[in-house]
Amino acid sequence: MPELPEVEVTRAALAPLLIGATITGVHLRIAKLRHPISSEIFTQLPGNPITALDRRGKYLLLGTPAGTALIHLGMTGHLRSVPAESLPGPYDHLDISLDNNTTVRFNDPRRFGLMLWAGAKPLTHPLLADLGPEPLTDEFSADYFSRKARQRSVAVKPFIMDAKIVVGIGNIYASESLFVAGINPSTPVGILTSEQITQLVSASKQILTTAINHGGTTPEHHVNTDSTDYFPLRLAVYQRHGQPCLTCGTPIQKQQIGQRSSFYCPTCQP
DNA sequence: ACTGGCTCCTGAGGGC
DNA sequence: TGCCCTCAGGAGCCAG
Repeated sequence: MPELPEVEVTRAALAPLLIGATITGVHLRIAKLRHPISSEIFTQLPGNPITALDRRGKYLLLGTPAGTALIHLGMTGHLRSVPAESLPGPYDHLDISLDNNTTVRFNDPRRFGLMLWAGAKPLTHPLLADLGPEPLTDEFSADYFSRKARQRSVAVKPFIMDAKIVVGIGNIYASESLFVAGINPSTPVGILTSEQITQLVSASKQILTTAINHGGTTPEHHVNTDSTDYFPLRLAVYQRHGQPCLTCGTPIQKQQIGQRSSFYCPTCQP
């Protein structure tokens, strides 16, 4: 499940292949994602060079002189470069062909992703306009967090997963950050102390940075250890319910908070 | 302005 | 062995 680190790793891997190449065609197999794929993707992109591949939150922004395409990978989406002659498989919904013998292939079994046209000013698109700061910038600070959390009664976990507060923190990293900060995920965000807020902001940045540096983290990466220098971020609580806490040995608990499974140590996160 | 609930989709995994 | 049921999850959207 791509969270911000996975999206950033995808962006960094594809940017050198894409930027400077010219789009020769867009080939669609399935148009019905979370939203229908915008028609401009087919009418505007072909013939244009790719000038940028940026990221805002978990959105990828494919920039061309004609405008920008927004790509979201949802939960099961992948964006890969494949040789032009590579045949599509199941769930390969869309191909973007380039003039450098490369095809960018969008694959998404559960179709929670999206691909939309955002024109010349993508950051004013409704899906991007109200997004909170990037978590790894100074704008996401304890001071900012405190101002946003004041008077709020919502649990801290859904709060930090709210993209209008801060982008890019999904279910995995929310649970992990709260564990590192020693905060119970159901704590009303408005009653956190300034010290807890400082620790949580710091923990989020640390976890995301570590995940990006190690190429992203999903639970399935735990079995993918064929490289000796590959050090997957060890998940402390996510999907470890019933197993002992790595710090104190107390069984990790699982609880639904805001329609999402949350994992925490009742001893370390009172 | 907030908050909580619903929804899309399909693979995985548990239970019988 | 195999079928069926439930669950998971990003985030927009809606209702209270």
